[in-house]
Amino acid sequence: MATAVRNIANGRRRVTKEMRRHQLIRATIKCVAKRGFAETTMADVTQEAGLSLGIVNLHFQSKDKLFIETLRYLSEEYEVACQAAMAKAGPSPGERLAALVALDFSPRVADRRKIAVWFAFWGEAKSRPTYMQLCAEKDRRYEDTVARLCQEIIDDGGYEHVRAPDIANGLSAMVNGLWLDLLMTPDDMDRAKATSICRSYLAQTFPGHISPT
Amino acid sequence: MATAVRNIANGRRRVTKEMRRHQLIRATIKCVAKRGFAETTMADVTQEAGLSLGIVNLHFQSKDKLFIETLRYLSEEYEVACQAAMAKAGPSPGERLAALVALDFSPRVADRRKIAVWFAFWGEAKSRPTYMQLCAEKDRRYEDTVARLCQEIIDDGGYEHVRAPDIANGLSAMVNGLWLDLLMTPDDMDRAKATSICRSYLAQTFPGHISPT
Amino acid sequence: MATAVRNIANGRRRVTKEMRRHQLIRATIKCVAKRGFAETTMADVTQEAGLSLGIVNLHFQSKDKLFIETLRYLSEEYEVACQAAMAKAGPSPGERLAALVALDFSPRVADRRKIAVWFAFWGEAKSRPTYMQLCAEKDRRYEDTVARLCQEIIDDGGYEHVRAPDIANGLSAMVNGLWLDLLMTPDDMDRAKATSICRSYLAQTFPGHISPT
Amino acid sequence: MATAVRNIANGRRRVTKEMRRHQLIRATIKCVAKRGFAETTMADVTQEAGLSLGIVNLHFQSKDKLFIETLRYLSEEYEVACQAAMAKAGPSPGERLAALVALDFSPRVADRRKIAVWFAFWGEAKSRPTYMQLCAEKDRRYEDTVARLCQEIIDDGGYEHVRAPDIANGLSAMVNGLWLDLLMTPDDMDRAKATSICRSYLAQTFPGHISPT
DNA sequence: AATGAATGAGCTTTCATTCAT
DNA sequence: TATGAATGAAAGCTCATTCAT
Repeated sequence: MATAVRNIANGRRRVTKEMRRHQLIRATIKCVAKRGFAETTMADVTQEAGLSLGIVNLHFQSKDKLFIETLRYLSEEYEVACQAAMAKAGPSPGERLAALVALDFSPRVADRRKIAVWFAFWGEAKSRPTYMQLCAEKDRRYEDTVARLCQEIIDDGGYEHVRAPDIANGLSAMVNGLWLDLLMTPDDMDRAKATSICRSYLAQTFPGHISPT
Repeated sequence: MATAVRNIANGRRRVTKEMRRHQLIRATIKCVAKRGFAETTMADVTQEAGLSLGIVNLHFQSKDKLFIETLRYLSEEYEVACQAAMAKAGPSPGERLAALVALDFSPRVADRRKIAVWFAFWGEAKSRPTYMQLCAEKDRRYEDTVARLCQEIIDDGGYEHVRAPDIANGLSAMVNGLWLDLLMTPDDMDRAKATSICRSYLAQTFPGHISPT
Repeated sequence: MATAVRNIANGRRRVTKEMRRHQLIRATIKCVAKRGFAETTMADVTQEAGLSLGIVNLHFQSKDKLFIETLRYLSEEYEVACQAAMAKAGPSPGERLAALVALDFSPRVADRRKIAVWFAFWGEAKSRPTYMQLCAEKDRRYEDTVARLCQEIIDDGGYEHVRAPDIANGLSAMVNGLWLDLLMTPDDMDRAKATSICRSYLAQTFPGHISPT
Repeated sequence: MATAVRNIANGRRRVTKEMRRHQLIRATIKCVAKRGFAETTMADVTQEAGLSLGIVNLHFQSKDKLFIETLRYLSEEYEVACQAAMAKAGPSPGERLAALVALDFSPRVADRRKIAVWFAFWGEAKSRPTYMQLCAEKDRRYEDTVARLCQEIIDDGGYEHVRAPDIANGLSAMVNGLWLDLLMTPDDMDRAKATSICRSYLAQTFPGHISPT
């Protein structure tokens, strides 16, 4: 086992600093999803993680920093998943766009708990520059990727009147808005329907390159 | 007179209960927009309203109820604005859809402060059933209206493959998502661009009924 | 009707100042009995009286003074009842002692609500000199009366070893202690039993003058 | 060392949980005796204990629970003292009754501060079921003990007309009532006089078994 | 005389943070 | 590295009191 090996190698430390940080970040995500931002306390987080109260300040210095690191973690996790989805998809921009949409509504990404956390951060972002910056970066990265793929399609010819950045903005907005529907009206919206709505948007924009299903 | 000035300032028996409630709700919106949900205190709200600390509990019983009434107020205000926009617009469904989109990105509705408050509520909704219910109702009302208009267009003929509820969901999602862009990346998104993106979505869905501009 | 007559006589005032004060004092007794001292608010009292919030300060200046007047009222009511009971009883000291005991456990005096109020005042008396003084006066008056009656019996002869003040103290203490039992363990103590215990105490002290029943 | 002194002063990790609880309960008794129930704040208690404001909720969850535990503490302390007094006294029921009376007016038990606290609890008991239950239990325990001893005497013969439970009720009531006199009229009542009054009550009830002094 | 909306000091309680162990 | 008792600022809420009506 990795743990056993580490124990032998190290003789003392059970887990690395990095593992503790992840453990606490995962607990934070769970708590924020369950209780919301305002109601999540350090005691909640550490109890969820099965650790002692003082450990957060040891690893993150403050609650604020823990939350920032949690947001950064979510953002990077999403970025990594995007890259992986693109890599796994076929090489054509149409396939790649479809892969991104599929990812956005895959069970791991469009999980109601995780969506709740994203909205929790968005809800606080206006008054917290660091949240805002991280959220903006994530959005821009996504939109850049989508815009690049759209541009590839447009460069293929046949869509002179379509501007790639607008479609990227439109798709990104639609995804986020559908996440809201998944969060607020789970009886009326599901991941398949959401996927279909986005696919249709792309299909009618680039009829020759993306099919509605 | 000093006394008269004081009377106006402290407002003893000068306004109706309903006016005080509105005054406090408006102050709440301002504070949540400025400071976020978690950081908005009763002292902030009452100070913003120029009133005393105890007045919230006099009129709303608790902070929680003040927030719920604030959400209800926002929701009703939006509903009223929708009705007004529809009434003012021409009778055709295309014109009405365009009017709704125009409203959604009008300065009064797509005001960054107000958007921030909506996201603040969405961020807390997962863990507060009352918020969730009110938000869901608002969304459903909007989607029902849009779906009805879309259905009218579809019934006109020529769009057999389009399902009205999906377009309604898509448009609603896009609007909310674009609000997020207005909130998070105001340098990259503005009300005109957002309007245009939504109009394009509708225009390519119903090319014969709605123009992109 | 008395009210109508007063209206005619007075032309305007429905009730006299004194009637309002009694009304508020009675409401205070009810509230303290129901909720306890610490939990009784001005709003409770005025609501119980069916009057407006501001009226207490109009008639009593402060909550503190309302409570003091309530205690004074209870004390005087008890004193009047004692005088009446003595007057109604036969002229012999034995009969009069018996009448006092009967009064102490009569339904109007040994009412659990009223007893609760007495204990509420005793509970606060240590830290409120005015309460303490009023309570002490009431006790002393009672003990003086009892001691005088006991002395009459002793002077009759046959009880040389008995000291009247001690019996008065003992009886007074017993009555108050039995009130506590009526308050705390109503299942184990009732007014008849309490009367009997006191009567037995007097009967064994003055066997020739008071019978146990 | 300054550090060492500070440690002692703020007591970080210096004592067990149980010791802290006792410390806070003792401070509560002092404060209630000094200020009364209604005027005793958490700030008073923690300041009296020389600790920080937040500590009560750490150890007792709420003010209410602190008060309940304080009552329980007083009740148990009294119970233990009773057992000890009985054990120390001679084996005869007369001696034991005398020992109980002596205990009830011993300096530690009939301390005016402690009596004030008992009356504070009795004063609030009507409206707080938990107080009432604890007070009732304490009373019943005492009366059961006294009744058992009285019954032993009666079983010895010569007191056919005396009912043990009534004497127990009478004695218990007299003790509580005399505590009230010690509280309210300390100039007229002292521990010796109170003891003598109770002893006389028992002596005239069981003349062959208990002497008046 | 009577009302009750408004005030704001003061309360209990929460909780991020600290630090002796 | 990890713990959790202790701290105390700050929060929401209560309520006696005031005063324009």
